[in-house]
Amino acid sequence: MDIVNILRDKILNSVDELVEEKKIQKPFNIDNIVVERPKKQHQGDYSTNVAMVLGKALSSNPRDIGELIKSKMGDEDIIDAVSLDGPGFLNIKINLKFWDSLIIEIMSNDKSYGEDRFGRGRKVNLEFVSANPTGPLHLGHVRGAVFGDALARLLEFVGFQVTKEYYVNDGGAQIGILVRTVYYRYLQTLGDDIALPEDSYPGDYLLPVAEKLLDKYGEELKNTEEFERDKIIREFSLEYMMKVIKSDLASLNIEMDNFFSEQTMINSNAIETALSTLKDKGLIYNGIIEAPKGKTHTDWEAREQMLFKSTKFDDDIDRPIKKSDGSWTYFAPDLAYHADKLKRGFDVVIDILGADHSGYVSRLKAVINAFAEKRVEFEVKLVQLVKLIKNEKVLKMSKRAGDYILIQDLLEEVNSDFIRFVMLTRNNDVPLDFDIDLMLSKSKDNPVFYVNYAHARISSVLKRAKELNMWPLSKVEDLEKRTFPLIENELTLVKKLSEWPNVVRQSAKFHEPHRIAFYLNEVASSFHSLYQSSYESGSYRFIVEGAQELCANRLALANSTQIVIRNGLSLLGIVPLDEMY
RNA sequence: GGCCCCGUAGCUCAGCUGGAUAGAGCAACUGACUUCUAAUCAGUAGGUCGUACGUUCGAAUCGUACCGGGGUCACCA
Repeated sequence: MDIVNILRDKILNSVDELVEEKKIQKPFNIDNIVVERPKKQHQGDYSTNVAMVLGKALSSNPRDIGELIKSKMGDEDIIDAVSLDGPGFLNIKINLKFWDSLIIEIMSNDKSYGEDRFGRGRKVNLEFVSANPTGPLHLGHVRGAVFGDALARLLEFVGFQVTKEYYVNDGGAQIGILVRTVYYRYLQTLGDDIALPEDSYPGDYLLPVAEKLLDKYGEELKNTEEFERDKIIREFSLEYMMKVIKSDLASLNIEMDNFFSEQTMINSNAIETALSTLKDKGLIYNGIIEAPKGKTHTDWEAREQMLFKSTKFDDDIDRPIKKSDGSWTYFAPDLAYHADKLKRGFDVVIDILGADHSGYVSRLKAVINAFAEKRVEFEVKLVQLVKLIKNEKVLKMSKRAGDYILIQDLLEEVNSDFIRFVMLTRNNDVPLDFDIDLMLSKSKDNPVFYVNYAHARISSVLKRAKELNMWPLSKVEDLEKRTFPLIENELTLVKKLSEWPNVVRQSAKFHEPHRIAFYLNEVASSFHSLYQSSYESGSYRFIVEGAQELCANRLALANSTQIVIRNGLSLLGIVPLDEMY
C-alpha cells in the first residue's frame, strides 16, 4: 500500500477514535479530505487538510480539531513528527527509514508498482478513432487515437477491464462515394482518360486500391453488372482500407480489441429493435423541428420526420431519426450502437470524439439514459483539434489531396513515441499546435528525450555497475539490512517516486493521462539533478569503485527511478530507451 | 442568438477538483563538461491568474454577468 493511503487510513482512524471518545461529533462529509505533497519543503513531506474540512463540517475551530488529531497521530513507525501550521494544516514528517524501505518496495513490485484495484474489474467500453473507412488515418485522427490508447492502458492499470473499440462506419452514404471513386480509379488504371466525378474522394490514396483490384479481377469488372460490381468493389475496398487503418494504428503502437461494423449491426435489424424499445417508452414520434434561432436559414423548410424525444433527457431539441425522404440519419445507427454497448453489459462507457462533435454529446447522453437499465457511467471525452503548423503557417486540413498529412508520411520521418508524448503532454480540452518543422528537426525541443535520457543514463550506470560486479544485488533483501541514510538530493528523488501510485490513481479517476507525462518530467528532472550533482561537488557518484556497500543503495535508488519511468512510459505507450542515439 | 471549450510569466502550458508565499519548459541573462552519456545541471529575472461582483475562515479553482479567442447549431457524416 502506498504512503498516501497509509496516511489517509491513519487520519481517518484518528477521527474515528476521537468520535468514539466523544471528543468530536461524527462528521458527515469527509470526501474532501486530501493527503498531498505540499509545495514548500518546510511544510513537511505530506500534509492534510483534515482539520479544516472537519472544522467546516462540525462548525468548530480547525486548529482545535487539528490539535486533537495531531495527538492521535504520534509515535508511529513511519511518522516522525506532525505539526499544526497555518489555518489548520497538519504537516507530516516521514521517518527516514520509510524512504529506505520504499526503494525496496519499488524494486520488489517492479512492473506492478503503482498498480491499483479501484476499477474492481468493472467493464469499460472505450470507443475511439472510429475514422471512416474511406481512407488512411491522417494527423487529425492521431490525438484521439493516442489519447484513447493511453487512457485504456491507464484504466487497465487500475483494475478496469477495458475493451478498446473502433466503430466502423461501413453502412452510410460515404461508402457509396468510396465505391464510385475506386471504380473510376480502376478505369483510369486501365487507361481510360476519365476524370473523377464531382462527388468523390480526390486524394490519390485510392489508386493502390484500384491497382490491387485490377490484379485480382483483371478487366472483367468493366463488364460486370453494376449492382454486382459495386458489391465486389465495396467488399474489396473496405477490407483493404481497414487493413491500412489497422497498420496505421499499429505503427502508433495501438491495437484495438474490437472493430464494430455498422453494416453488420444494421443487417441484424438492430435499429428497428432499438426503436421499438424507444417506442414502447413513448420516446419516438413524427414531428417537425423548429427552425434554428438566431441565424437566418434561407433554405430552411418545415419537414415532418421521425424524431427521438431527447429533450426528455435535457437535450435542447428532439433529434431526427429519419430524413424527410425516409432513410436513416447518421444518428439512427449510432443510437442503436450505443444501445448495443449497454446490452453488452458495460459498466462504464466512454466515447472519445473530436471537439467539433461537441453538439452531438447531449443526444448521446439522452440515448444512454433512455436505454440504461442499471447504473452506467457514461462520459464523452472531447479532444480539441490539432492545429497543424508548417513554415510558421497554419495548415488547413481538407480532403483535397495536397495538404493532407497522412500518418504514414509523418512516421517515415518522426518517431511515433515523440508524437505520442507531445499529444499527451496537454490536457485534451486545449487546442494543440503541432509544429511539423519543429518535429522534423529532431531538436532538443523534443520533450520525450528528456525523460528518455534519464532512463538511458540509468541503463548506462547499471550496465557499468554490472561490469564491475556491483549489480544486480545478490538479493533485494540484502538491502534491508543496510542502513545508509539517504542524503538530501536522494530524498527529494525518493519522495517524488512515492507520489507515483497517487498520480496513477488521480489520472485514472479523472481520465487525464497527461498528468502521467508531467509527472515523468518531474521524476526525470529530479534524477538529472542528482546525477549532475557529481559535477558540482565531485563527490556524488552512483559507482565508486571499491565502495560496494555505499553504492548498493545508490544503485538501488537509480533502479527504482528507472522502474517508475518505465512504468509511466508504458502507460503512455512509449518504449523507453536504454541508450540515446 | 443558443450550447460546448479556452483565457495563468514575452511564448507553450501545468496547477493534484476550495487551501499555505501561483509553478514548469522555451526564450533572455550568469555560471558548470578530463564524466557513471552536458540531449544535462545550478542560479537570476519575469504575474492585477481576462474584467467585475458574489459564495466563506480561505478562490486561479465554485456561482452570476460581462470582455476576448476557438468550435458547433434540423433534412452531413
